Amino acid sequence: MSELQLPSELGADGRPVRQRALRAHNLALALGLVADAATPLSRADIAASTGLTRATASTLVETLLAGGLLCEVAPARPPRSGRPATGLVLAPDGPGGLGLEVGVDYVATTVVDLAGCVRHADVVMADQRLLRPEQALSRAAAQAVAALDATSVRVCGLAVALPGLADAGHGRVRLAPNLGWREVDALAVLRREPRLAALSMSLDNEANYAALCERYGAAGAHSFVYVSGEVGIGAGLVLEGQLYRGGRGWSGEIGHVTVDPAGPMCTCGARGCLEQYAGQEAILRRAGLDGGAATSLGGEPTVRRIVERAGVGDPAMLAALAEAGHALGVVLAGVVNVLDLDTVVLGGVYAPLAQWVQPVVEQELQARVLWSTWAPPAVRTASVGAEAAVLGAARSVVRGVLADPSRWLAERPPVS
Amino acid sequence: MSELQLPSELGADGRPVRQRALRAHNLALALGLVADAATPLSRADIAASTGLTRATASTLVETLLAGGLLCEVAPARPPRSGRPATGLVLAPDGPGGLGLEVGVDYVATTVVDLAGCVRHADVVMADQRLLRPEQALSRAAAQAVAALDATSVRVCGLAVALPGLADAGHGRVRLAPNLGWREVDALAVLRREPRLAALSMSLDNEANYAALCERYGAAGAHSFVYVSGEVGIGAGLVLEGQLYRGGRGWSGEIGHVTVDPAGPMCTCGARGCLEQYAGQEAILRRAGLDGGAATSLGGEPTVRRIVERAGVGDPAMLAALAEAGHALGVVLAGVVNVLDLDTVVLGGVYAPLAQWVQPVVEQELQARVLWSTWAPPAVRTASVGAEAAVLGAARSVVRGVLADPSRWLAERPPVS
DNA sequence: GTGGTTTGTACAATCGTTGAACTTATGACG
DNA sequence: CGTCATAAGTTCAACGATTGTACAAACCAC
Repeated sequence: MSELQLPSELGADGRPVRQRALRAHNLALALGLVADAATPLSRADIAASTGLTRATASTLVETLLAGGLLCEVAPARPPRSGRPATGLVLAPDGPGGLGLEVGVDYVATTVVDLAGCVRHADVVMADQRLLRPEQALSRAAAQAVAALDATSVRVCGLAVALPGLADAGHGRVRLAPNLGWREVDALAVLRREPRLAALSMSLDNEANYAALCERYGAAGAHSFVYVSGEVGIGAGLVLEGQLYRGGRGWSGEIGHVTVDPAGPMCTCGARGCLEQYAGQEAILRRAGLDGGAATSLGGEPTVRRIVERAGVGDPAMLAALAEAGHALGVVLAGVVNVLDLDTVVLGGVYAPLAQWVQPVVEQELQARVLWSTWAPPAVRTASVGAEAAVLGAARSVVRGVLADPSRWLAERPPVS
Repeated sequence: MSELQLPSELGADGRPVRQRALRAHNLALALGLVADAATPLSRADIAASTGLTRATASTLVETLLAGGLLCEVAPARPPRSGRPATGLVLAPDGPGGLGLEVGVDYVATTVVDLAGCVRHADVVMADQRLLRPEQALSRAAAQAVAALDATSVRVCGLAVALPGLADAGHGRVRLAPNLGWREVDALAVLRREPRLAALSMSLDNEANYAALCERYGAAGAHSFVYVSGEVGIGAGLVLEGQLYRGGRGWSGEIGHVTVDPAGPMCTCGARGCLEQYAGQEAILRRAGLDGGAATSLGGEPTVRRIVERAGVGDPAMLAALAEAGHALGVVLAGVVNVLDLDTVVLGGVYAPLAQWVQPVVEQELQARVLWSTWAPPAVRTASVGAEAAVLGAARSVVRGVLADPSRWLAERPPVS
């Protein structure tokens, strides 16, 4: 079964379906099978898996080969008898993706090839809050160009991850409190860099890309919530295998879900938000330490401070972590009850803190999820660390090509 | 734009698309346009709206006419010049749907025709908790057969709404605490009635069908949560125009979302669940009255008692309602923050209580939804009353036919 | 070698949509 | 009252995509 989302043209209501769309769908289907397979597939494998005829599978593969998305390799299975198969894998020199993450105190880039393998990655530490949005973005653009030059991958698109509410459709940042941004047309600034202007661009919340990264990795989880604690707390929702962005792309704002309506005041103006219990700075504060500037990638001073204190058994820190886990558990139980999720993934800073946080979260889910007695939700630690968002962003670009190869083939001439 | 969900075969990952699916999609597209139009459409209108050629629109309409789903009527627009159009509407004698709702103290049936118009409806009051599940279901089956006999509508399917966790795929009720049911194979019992056995059957949570009912009515709302307070509190989620059931069909259990982790004990074993603040019996209890057996359709004694007390300005009752609204608002703000919803619909018992509850809910959303200052979520009262679930169930049957007419046409010979 | 087996390709047939006629039915106008 | 303009609906050859069948290719086993 393909884990890919197929061309939207087919499922889209209100639009007619022409034969072209039919081909687009089946191209994506064949390509997706190859992408998700662990070993090279043959044309016959594709035909068998999809139910298409070998003849059709052949013509589809022909198109994908000509378009430079697939290439032939040695077959996977040692041939028992009969004509040996020709192996098909994603083209290593096929279109790649560039991920760019603007964090609170770092800018990260990652380049992946069509198979999703990292071909370049770097992180530049610098507090973005000290810069005006346009300054920050033009420096980020320069870093992105450097990433393009650092690999031989022909990058076809750029995906930008940010800690804030992103208007994915228009490429604008509506509100990024931790960056101090408000109504920033991020993609427009990036497009000023000519090397980037040619790329297709998208923009989304950091937690959404991190959730996608988790999604691409684990084939099992179908519906889950990925909790991304960085400076704020966000979440990415994957429902039935697909990222759910919400009507305006603002889904997953669990940082401001209420834990206790009479709890402490939050920066957002409400009382008892999750961030006031389980945010990095809140944990420090509750453990009796001052917050300071929280950072999350590279040096990770804040998390390291927490881990150090917890590691030596500081009772105040252990209590703060238990409180954080309790609050997280209460909120996540609500999310699970509302969305019928089977899995919760702890990412961001909660991954290194999982040792202390996860058991409390599990206990709270056990107590509060309605079906926990006969179908308990699983709690997992994220499989990718702090670089999940950039990596997910980069991979989302190539997933876009894989999900609708015909669109990509139409733009690029078959000569390649 | 069609508001219908198109055949799943097309959007389904992992399956190839044949030309048959293409036709299925376009049939649904054409039929959906006619279904959603306020006035009769012509073949040319369909062609213009969809982008298909008039030739194709004609053949599609031909098939739908032959299948008895459409019929020709006088055209809508007074012809200015040129050959007048032939009007097309949904066939009044086309396949209809039967909705069956087993409530805590009533059983309701509704028959709708292809256009969704109610052609028969009745409610029998009787406390289902006093019956064994099989007794209750076989009486319900008899009532359903009576509904079939009461109209000339040729019913093609049955949808059953229940207050509990339903396993929609297998037609089983996993848990219905308010009915006292556990692991009941409801559809199997209903199928014992020969008149019903021929029908296609589906089963779902009462709140989900009520949400669908709201969805069918209001064309505007794209993503919303429908709060269905009956004896328990459930919710139906409509995301991007489609009901979201969750992986196992258990979504929307907001009754057991935490309002205050240190709040009163709930029957589910956890503390501070929404039901302990905003459930009918909780409201009575908090207003200093005893709970008693709550009922919700027909006589509506519990709600009526609440409305009476509130109407005369009983301070204890007003305080209890404010508390209920507060708790609802806290939970709904969380749902809105997590799912990026633009609308909250108050249904079930909250519709008659909206006068007291809605302002508090709005206030709480204003305070707690992250983007409330620039994109405040709307709070609406449900447009349909207590019968929303049965009606939604009945309509879901015909919506199924409209969404995939080719499947229905394949089953029924074109002679009709 | 020869037979068996599986892979990949070739070709006519089928199905659904397209585009461009063409026919049909009406109102406007003289 | 007849002619023209206009729009609706139908017919038909063509195109594009898939299917099924047949066939060539490539390899193993004996």
